[in-house]
Amino acid sequence: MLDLVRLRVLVAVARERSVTAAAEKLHYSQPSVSHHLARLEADVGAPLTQRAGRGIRLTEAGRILAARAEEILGQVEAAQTEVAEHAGLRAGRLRLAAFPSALATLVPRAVARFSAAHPAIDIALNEAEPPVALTGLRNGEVDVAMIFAHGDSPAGDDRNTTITPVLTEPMYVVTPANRQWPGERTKLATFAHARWIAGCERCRLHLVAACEAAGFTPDIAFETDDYVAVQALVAAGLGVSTLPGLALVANRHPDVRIDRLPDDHRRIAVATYGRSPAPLPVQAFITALREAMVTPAWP
Amino acid sequence: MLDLVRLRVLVAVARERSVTAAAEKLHYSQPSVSHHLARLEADVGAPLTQRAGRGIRLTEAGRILAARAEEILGQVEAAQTEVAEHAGLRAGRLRLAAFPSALATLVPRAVARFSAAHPAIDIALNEAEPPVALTGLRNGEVDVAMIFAHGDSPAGDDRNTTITPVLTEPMYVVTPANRQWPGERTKLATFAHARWIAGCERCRLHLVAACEAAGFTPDIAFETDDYVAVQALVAAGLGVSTLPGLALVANRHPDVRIDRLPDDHRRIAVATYGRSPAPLPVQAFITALREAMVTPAWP
DNA sequence: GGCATACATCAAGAATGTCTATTATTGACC
DNA sequence: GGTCAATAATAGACATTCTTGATGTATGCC
Repeated sequence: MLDLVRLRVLVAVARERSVTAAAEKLHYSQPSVSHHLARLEADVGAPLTQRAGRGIRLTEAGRILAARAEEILGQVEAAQTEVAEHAGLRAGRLRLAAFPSALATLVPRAVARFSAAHPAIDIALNEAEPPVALTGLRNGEVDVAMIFAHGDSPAGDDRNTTITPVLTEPMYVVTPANRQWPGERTKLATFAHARWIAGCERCRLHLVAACEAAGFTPDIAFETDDYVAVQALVAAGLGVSTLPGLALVANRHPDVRIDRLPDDHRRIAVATYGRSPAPLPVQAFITALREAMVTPAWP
Repeated sequence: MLDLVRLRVLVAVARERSVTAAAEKLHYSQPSVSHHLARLEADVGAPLTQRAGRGIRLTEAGRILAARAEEILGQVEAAQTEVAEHAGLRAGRLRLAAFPSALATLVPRAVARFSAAHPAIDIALNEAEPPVALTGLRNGEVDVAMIFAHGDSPAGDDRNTTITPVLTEPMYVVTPANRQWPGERTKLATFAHARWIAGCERCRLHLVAACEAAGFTPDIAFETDDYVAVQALVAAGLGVSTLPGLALVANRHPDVRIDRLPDDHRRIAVATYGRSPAPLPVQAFITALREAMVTPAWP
């Protein structure tokens, strides 16, 4: 295997037409350059230099190799620059998977902020519920996953991922605007006899658990992971539901009433692959996300 | 400066998606591969790999660099092949400078022989008298110089050149076919009172010296380094001359008579740059030359 | 929870690289 | 023709780096 140092030495000798001058240029000693040339000749199996009086000059083979070496060294340089630019946030891409309500609220703000700061980095966005997002993260299809967990359950499964909490948002009970309920609207038990509209599977599981804790089993009439549809169903008087703050920030149906549930919350986090440190673009994006989250302006 | 070995390791790891598998493929130990990866990351200043469960995978920067590395390694391979082919007589060029009578006789035969054996090597031919040919050799404009020397004088000046004798050819006195001379035709003294036609400068110097040795100073009426012209002048009765065997092999005017001068001869040699060993194409060409010289068929 | 797998880390010996000092050649100048 | 200056090659010492076996750590599977 050839050695880039030796190729660089050869190029320098070819340019300077002198071992001593090449050595000075490369900040080597003259014998080092001689030695490298000798090794290079042994490596390629052909004489590359000839003594010329008290100087030196290249053989035809030497000239050929020097020309190629120049190209190769240029390519190495370019590759190094490319990687450095990538690592230095001046190039690259970032693939984000986020759950719907975040994708509609936090993510656009974060992406706008991030793109302004690092315009050379391409961003790909994917809508995915947390389990799917985490799988994508593990498969290398995604660089950053925005995930959530209800209540105090763990956000991620922690296998090869680093979970960074970024926000805890309130939960609301969503009811038809004109409907009256006996009892406190901040307690789930008030809605024990209503029909329920559930969200995604994990949301439904959490809803059921929360209702059980409040002393009843919810009568789930509809399921949909579309928070816009949930509100439309509620507005149509087909049932009641719970929604997290972000879903309501993203979309607020005029004919529903919301009341905060002080005993419940949803925790939002970003997951990245592997133990820290994450790649620079990922770190920068997380920073942008946190900055975008400082003003969610809960309804 | 990046290291080709490390780039090769990176490529292997990228392909195998495993340090251990890459190590086996490269006939390294697993720790060596780990070490190389670590050094490479330090060199480029960016993380290139991530642990993935009990395996490993590349970061975006790693994938970028691996892709570039593959190209670079291919180019290195190509450069090596190119040089090897050149050294191995399957490519390259050979620039020959030869004096006129050789260029008209020996060189075509040698070139034909050489080209048949090594068709991929380009040959450039230049007509040059020995001093010019040697200068070209020293300046790197010529790879092989065919030179000659009269009598026993040295063929080359031996500065940075290797002189390989290849042939000693007879000298002839050239006279008008119908002219009678008192005395032996194999002695220069017989032509002491004739007018003389001299060749190139060195030939003229040698002619004068030879004549002086024979007891007279030649009356030089014409000078030309064209041996065809020399014979034409002699045939026209304008004088007499001496010519070496090769000139007469190349061209024989019907109206001149030639007689061998047993006391004189011309030595032909090839000069190559530097001390041995010469590049392979040069060595092969010299071999072809010697083979072409075995049958000059002196007149 | 134990086992097998895979990568990282450590330490020691081997290989390689670099330097200083020296030698060998060559060209130039007197 | 002899001496001097310049240039590259060689030799030996020292430092660095590479390679490897042994060990440690984390992960996935049963």
